[in-house]
Amino acid sequence: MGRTIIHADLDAFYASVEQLDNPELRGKPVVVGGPPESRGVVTTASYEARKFGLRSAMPMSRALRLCPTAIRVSPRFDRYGDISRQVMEVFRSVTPLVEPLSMDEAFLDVTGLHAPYGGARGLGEYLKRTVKEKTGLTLSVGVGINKTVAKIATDAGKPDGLVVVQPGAEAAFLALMPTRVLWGIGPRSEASLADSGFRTVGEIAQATADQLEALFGARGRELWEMANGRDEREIVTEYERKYVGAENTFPRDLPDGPALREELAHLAQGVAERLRNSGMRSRTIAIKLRYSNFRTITRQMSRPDPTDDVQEILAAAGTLLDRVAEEGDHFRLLGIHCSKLTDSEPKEGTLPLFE
DNA sequence: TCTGGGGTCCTAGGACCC
DNA sequence: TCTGGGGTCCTAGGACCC
Repeated sequence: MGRTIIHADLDAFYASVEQLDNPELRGKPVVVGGPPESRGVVTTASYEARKFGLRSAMPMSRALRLCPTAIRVSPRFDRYGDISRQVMEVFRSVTPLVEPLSMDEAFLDVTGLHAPYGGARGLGEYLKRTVKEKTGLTLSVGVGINKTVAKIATDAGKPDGLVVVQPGAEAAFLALMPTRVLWGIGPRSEASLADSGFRTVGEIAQATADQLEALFGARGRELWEMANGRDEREIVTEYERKYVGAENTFPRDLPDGPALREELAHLAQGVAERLRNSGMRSRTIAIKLRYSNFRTITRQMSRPDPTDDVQEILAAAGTLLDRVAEEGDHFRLLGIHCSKLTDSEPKEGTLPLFE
């Protein structure tokens, strides 16, 4: 059964919101992210800033050196969250089958729904127009027979794009794209694929599934399917959170001592609060440490019973830190992560053993 | 040039049980 | 004296996504 999947993504979301809220920023290179002196990185660069080579995840110090006229703004996540909710509402006004991927991005399954809009393209135009009217932001939209094709279509049209890949046109659409466009192919996998002679999606598609499997295991076969424009993944509207974490990179490296322990307590406080707010408890507590030389380690311990208590989380994290911290070590990052999550409400029909 | 913070998923080795 | 095989849980690290 043929599906129609839409992928929609707001253009340079955080930076666009800042330009929307502050007219003085419009038409100028804007970067959202932490200050360079606190080792901030670029979270989002406006399209004007991208002309200078500024990109997400770039160290802010480097970004401002590349583009000294860029205006840096600290992120305002609450504001982005408000707008995100408005945009997701627009999506849900079309179909309940909406899968948000992040604040600015979602998949929609619109199979059989687009006729009243004058087809898939008409529906894409409707979404773009409605989001623009309600929020003032531009949306890029991709349409295809599955998630892989729809997402790559969105990226191909950015910014303010609308790309519809007709059923049957997948192979031609994907053939010349670099392997990097496929979901799950980052710098490492791209290099490793290139080592095996695969530089474009078309080159993967033309190999055999067995070849890919021999080189990259089960992942290789999936890759081959995606490269051939096949992807059966459904839209997932609800999912269980598996992990709650908080971490902080310090403006300057810290040795183990009162300041680091205070930071640990602060992180425990934040994580415990978020666990309680989402009605979850955790059975596995982990710490993450990054040394001055950027080497990163994690240490975790599991408890017999789940907890959302600050003191218990802090005690576990403190024990883990005691075990690894050595005289002379300096750390640039510290984090606490909680996993093995369960609902804190007892299941209906079960009674507490003791009262 | 000097590298964020929130996550997800996968792999691999070892302990332990039957 | 030598040593199976399946299953599950735990731990550590790493790639990747936005």
